[in-house]
Amino acid sequence: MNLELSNDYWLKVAKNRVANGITIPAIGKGKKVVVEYSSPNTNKPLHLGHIRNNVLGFSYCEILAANGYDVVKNNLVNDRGIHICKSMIAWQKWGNGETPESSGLKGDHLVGKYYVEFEKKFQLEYADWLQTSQGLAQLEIFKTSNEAKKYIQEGTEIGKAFKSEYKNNYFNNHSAIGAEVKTTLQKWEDGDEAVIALWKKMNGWVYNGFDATYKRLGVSFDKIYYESDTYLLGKTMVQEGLASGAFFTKDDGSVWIDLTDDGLDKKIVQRADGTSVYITQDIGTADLKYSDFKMDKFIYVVGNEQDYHFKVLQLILKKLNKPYADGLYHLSYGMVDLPEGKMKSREGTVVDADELMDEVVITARKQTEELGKTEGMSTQELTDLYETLGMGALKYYLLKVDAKKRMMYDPKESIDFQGNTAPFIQYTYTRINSILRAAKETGKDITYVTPMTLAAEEKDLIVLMNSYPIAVNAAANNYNPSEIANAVYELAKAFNKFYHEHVILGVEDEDVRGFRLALSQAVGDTIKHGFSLLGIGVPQRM
RNA sequence: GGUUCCAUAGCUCAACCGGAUAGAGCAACGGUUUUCUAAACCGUAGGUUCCAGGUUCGAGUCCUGGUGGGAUCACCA
Repeated sequence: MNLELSNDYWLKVAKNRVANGITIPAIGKGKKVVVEYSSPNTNKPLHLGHIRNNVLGFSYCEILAANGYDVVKNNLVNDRGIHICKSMIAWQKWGNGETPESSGLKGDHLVGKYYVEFEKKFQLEYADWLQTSQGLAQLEIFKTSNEAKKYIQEGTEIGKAFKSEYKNNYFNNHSAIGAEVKTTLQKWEDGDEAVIALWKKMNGWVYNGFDATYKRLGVSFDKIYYESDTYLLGKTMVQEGLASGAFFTKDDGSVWIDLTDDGLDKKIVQRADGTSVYITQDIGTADLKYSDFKMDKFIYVVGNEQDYHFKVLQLILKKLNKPYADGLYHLSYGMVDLPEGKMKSREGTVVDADELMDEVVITARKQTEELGKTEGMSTQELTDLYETLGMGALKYYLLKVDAKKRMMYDPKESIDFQGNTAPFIQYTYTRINSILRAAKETGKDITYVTPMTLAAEEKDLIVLMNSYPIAVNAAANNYNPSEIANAVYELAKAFNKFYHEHVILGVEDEDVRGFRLALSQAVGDTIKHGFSLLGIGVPQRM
């Protein structure tokens, strides 16, 4: 089959498109979806990896909504646990009462500073201990273990191997500040007033900081769960599982599920002391979500290092015969690497979210000033423009790549506004906008007229716009905003070619002019629509 | 080591779930502005789609094996 569609056909398509606007087939009509994304820890500020998560999660929610789904944007804040207690202890010991106000530091950064401080002090304490007779004795014991033999075979230096291998053990059994942290966590769980007050104060600082970052990223949530409220959930479901035989009890009283028939392992769901583990909370929270929303699907936007975890979670829910188990989907995205390699907090190569946003916006300002096309714009308009361009560049850079894939963040490339970038597409939009503005000012008609002929560049625009709604459907079905980024980019590129080859506003023939103006307007609408699904704005001028 | 994901131009990524001559951007080189914004447009160069087999009329795409890399394999979250 090899048929070429006639110009008449495409002109009909164009006419419908102009008359009806953008119509996305509502493939999600009547279906409710809860999308969990962001899910930060409150002990550290956000970094580049979190930006990918947030931008991806928000964009995907917009895409679902555009497809007719009823969407609940959901954040689960990890606000309790051992890591927050570390920040608290460090702040108490070495903080001298420092606050965001007194230091001028953004709250999340201030708390992060003390988390780092704790780790530093802990490392020192640990290094000292390793030299004590006790530490050396443990090293000797380690040397005879099977673990150690593996390291020796690999050629890893045995002292080093021991240091990383024994770290948790040291923290739990020997460390002085480790003990303080654990005591603090215990007190928190017992509801100790002083500890709770400090926890609330420091989390409050973090939330203020996160709010600012979220606002700048343009993301938002309909429902926020806090782990401090949900961490005890799941215990009743452990009982359910025991009753139904899905779970079993070991001699020490701990509760497990055997997933070996499904190619996985045995997994603990409750400790011998009756406390729950991470996955237990997730089981409980899934159930809470279902009772809150009765959703058809629930999606977790979480990095691919948790692939195994979500496989286990879904399987457990199935074994518990939960009706919603099949609706679970892990939107597993790849890590963001830097040109120097992986981001590692220990080596200080983590790209801070706030700093990064500042940088790209500053770059947008510099570029814009260099080009000098913004005469007559107010200070406020300029500030908004730089923000739209810089944040657009950053978000687009992260969204144009297939969500599933690991990607490379090259700072140099991300602030280069040529080619396949948001500013390129935004520029295309402003070109269209300025033509339409001029048309209005000179009283030229923008109404669609079917022309006698159709140029190749015009047809390309129609073809691309015609496939846009399909791309929006595909982005939802494939959990992949990049399909929209690509569609919009292709369209912008085609428009620039059209713009270069054909005069639009200056055409004598009123019909041709009307057609081209209407076509241009439709392209502009499509760009704007697509970008809004990516959470990116478009400027009027640039 | 077990499980799992990945490998496409010098670099970063596409390729509409198996279709025709594998496409963009960046980087390199050359060109385009008295005409609606040159953050643009056009051209040149750049490929044994990691390797070896297999399935198929047809494979970057599916299967097997290998090589290289990531993730994971906690009574952490």
